[in-house]
Amino acid sequence: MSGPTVRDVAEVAQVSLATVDRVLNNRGGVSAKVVDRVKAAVVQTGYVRNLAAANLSRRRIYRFCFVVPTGDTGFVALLHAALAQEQHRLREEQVVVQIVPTRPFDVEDQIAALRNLDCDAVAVMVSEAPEINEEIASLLASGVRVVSLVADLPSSGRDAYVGPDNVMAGRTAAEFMGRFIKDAGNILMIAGSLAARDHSERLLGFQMVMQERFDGCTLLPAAQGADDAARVEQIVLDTARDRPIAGIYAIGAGNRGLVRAVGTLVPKPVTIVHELTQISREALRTGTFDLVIDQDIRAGVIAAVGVMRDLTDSITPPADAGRIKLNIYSRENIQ
Amino acid sequence: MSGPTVRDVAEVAQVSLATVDRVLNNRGGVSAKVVDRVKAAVVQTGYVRNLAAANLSRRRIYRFCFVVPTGDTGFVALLHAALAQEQHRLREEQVVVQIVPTRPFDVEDQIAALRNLDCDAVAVMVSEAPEINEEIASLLASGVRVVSLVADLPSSGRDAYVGPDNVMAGRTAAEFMGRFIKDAGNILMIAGSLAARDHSERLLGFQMVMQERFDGCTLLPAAQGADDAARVEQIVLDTARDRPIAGIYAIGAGNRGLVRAVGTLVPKPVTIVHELTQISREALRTGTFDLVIDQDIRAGVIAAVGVMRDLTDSITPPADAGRIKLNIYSRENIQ
DNA sequence: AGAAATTTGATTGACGTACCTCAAGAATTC
DNA sequence: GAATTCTTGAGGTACGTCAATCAAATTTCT
Repeated sequence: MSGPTVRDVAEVAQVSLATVDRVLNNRGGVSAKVVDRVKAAVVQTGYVRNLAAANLSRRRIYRFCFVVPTGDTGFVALLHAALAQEQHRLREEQVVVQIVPTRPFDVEDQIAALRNLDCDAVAVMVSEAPEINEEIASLLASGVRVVSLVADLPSSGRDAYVGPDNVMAGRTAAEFMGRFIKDAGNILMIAGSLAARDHSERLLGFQMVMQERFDGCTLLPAAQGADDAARVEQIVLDTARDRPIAGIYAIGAGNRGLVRAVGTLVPKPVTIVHELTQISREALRTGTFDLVIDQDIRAGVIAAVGVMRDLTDSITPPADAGRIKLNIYSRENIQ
Repeated sequence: MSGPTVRDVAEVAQVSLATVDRVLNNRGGVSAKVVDRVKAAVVQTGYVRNLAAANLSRRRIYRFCFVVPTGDTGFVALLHAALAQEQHRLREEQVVVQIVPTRPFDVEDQIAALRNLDCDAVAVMVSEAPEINEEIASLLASGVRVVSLVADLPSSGRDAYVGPDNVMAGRTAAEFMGRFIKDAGNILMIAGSLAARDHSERLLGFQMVMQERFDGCTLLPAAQGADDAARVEQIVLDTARDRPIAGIYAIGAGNRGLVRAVGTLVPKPVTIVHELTQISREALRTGTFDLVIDQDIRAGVIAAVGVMRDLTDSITPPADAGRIKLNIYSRENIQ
């Protein structure tokens, strides 16, 4: 049924339960010879500590924070929804999660948020900046485990990254863009901000594949829409005034404006966007958008919590634990 | 310092621990009035069961079976892998799973498998036939809960279905088929067997969308490849001898033969298949296949086990518990 | 009213681990 | 060889829930 217990280890090692306990939780006061014997017995029996029982016994509660931007991007709303959906299950597993919202692109605010944390681990979706890196370093130094969420912060020393492979996301968008476009044509790429690492990585991947495999298409210089609907709309309309647009790749948010602009264009460009929201779902249904590349936020939350728990328990998370799958939605498979 | 316990609930509800236990684990034998009082107390105290403690103390062991067809290449191998991956977690939750392989499309064998079961609930992936329905009815009568897996058996009286929306799968395949094909042309559809409900549903969805939205394409009569590589290969070659093929939709297994056959065709038809396996993954990479529609088997296993446990505990599973998402893979987003 | 059935209470022993105390044995020091 | 450490054993309680008893109280039926 359930595997070997400390009792089995004690029996094999020919020592008492108390000694096994002293070794396993290295409380000291055990001779080297006996330590070795116990460790050998652990290997021999295949004993793995029952974390649930251990946590039950020591009355442990995991306290995790999510530091994420607020805003009209819809992300925090979806994140909140995902957390709400998982909340009961998480509490059953003794995990208490708190969301700390920050003003988007406001480094000062993000730093303030990071400074006031009181938890075992934190998942952060913040800008890439030296001050942020410093703040994360001091969090790490104080024993708080840090996970970067959706947008990675490789130079911050964070313990792990949880999110999609954004280069792959861009490459995937390019593949479908290339195949959906019957003839060659101009491709408009709209990012939110190239300072956002997830956006720049998607752009990179998109450009790579377009150039490698679909060189009939012309890539216009990447525009920056600041995740703002009005600006995105303006960018599309301005661009379309000068030349025909065969395809649009919207890397960030502001899809409401995109819907408005694309609706006026004839012929309708192939339009590929990110994140399945109310707006993009509806646009898929009406045919305004052709493809939505979505990161499953619920899966992301679950993965982030899992990784944070592993880190808190000083367990190395599985290599692929932080990778979130990309879901591709078209008109026919909206869920 | 962990939250309220059953003790707190009992105190607030003014009942004994035993009664709280009876209500929480709906063992019956409690008057409606007291049930309400206990439930109100749960809400008032904010009590959430401690899963670790629950699993630790639970002597009940859930015994579940998976009755699924064998097959050297695809589904069962992946199912085994998924179960192996989940095994540890499942064991912690007192779930023991056994796989019962059957010969594909062999109703007699499937019936024999169903007859020899000894478990609390079973997930079946079997043909749709009156004899099967009878066998399932007698399982249900003997108290074994039955879940249909991947291929539904609506007329069998099964307790629940766990699997993808296969009509949607077919519709999705059609959408990408229509968009990938530059010019009109002949479309070859190869099912394993039209007696398998998942196959016939996919075919239905595919035909619907092709006729609705891509009427430039000509649908050839659906072929049946019995999920056998050699036969699938032969079907493709025979068909290609008489007329050019613009697209192939492979609904079932036998992709090894499909790879061989498609490799010989010039120009290469747009090829869309199901299930991300070693073979289809490699074919995607080399460009032999254009799209793979995959059902996440691991998610399916988790969902099936969850539903079976709910059913075993006489709990009505959530409405969407059995729906498995469809993942779309192209050359650029193979994981 | 009395018998039968139903509902509730009180209690107990797991489950696997953590953590504590007390005492006895072994090894070291002077 | 006595005093001092160090090492180990034995045993217990606690964590929160499940599951099972048996007895007592209450309701329902006849």
